[in-house]
Amino acid sequence: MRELTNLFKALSDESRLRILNLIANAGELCVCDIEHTLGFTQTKVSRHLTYLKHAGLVNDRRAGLWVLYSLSDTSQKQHIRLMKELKDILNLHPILQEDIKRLKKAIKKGNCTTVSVILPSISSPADLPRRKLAKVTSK
Amino acid sequence: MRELTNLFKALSDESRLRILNLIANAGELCVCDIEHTLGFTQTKVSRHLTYLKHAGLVNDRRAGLWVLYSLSDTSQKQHIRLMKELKDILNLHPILQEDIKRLKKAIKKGNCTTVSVILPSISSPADLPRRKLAKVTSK
DNA sequence: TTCATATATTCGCATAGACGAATATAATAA
DNA sequence: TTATTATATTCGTCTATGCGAATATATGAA
Repeated sequence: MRELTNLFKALSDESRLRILNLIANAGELCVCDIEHTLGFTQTKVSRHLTYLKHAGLVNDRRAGLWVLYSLSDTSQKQHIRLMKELKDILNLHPILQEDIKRLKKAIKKGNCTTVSVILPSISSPADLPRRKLAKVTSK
Repeated sequence: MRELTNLFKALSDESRLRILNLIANAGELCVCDIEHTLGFTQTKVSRHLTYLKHAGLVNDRRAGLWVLYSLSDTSQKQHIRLMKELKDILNLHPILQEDIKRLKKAIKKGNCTTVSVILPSISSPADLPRRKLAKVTSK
């Protein structure tokens, strides 16, 4: 019962829904990309990610300096259909659609750390506006 | 967006889930039947029902002394599939199953005001342990 | 080592919400 | 009318949670 109410609690905050939406669409994202895409403070993003992690909705893994977040399998396993419906609902929201557009633009411009530096195969790591770093091996 | 987060907020409390579950199964219930079935105080039930009403999840209608609550159509209309999945999930929870068992027992014993008095077709209005009242016409 | 960057945590504050007890309101019986 | 029953609201208290600023931690570059 706690597990279920915690799931809903995790989903009952706009900031968390927007973060979840980005992660669901990107597959995997670092904190700073979320931060810049949504215009949130670092503290805020980190705090909500911790919350989502405790609720079992996301996983994290470290890759060099970054911590990458993705949707957790367990969350999908336990309430698969509910989460699927949720995803559909999220896709309908204008705010969340705008968030995705902004994320895609940033990726195109090479402004996304996750895809340009960490997963460079996805996009060309053109001119990085942030720190230039050597390639990071997973784990 | 607010609407969606409010929906999840409404679902993020165990007491409210248990109340919703009863209503979903009974079709229509008065406050006092919920109160006795769950062993909650009157204040608590009333407060949560008000919350659920504001979140658009339930409707109320007065019938004599009683106020009868039912699932709202609008809630089902807007996020139909989500609510359907939710209903399935609720049906799996032991606590919620127990709640329904208790409700059914109370109905059988004629201890439920709502169904015994207002919806006499469902159970026989044998010996009412509470107040004896004349029939109440809807509305 | 020292510095820079990414992320997490702590602190203090403010608001939301859950609760029971008491009280108020509404409807009906007598 | 007065009494009774069902429901709603108010009150004070306690806990949860959201926030930014500041600080701590972790990792890698130089």
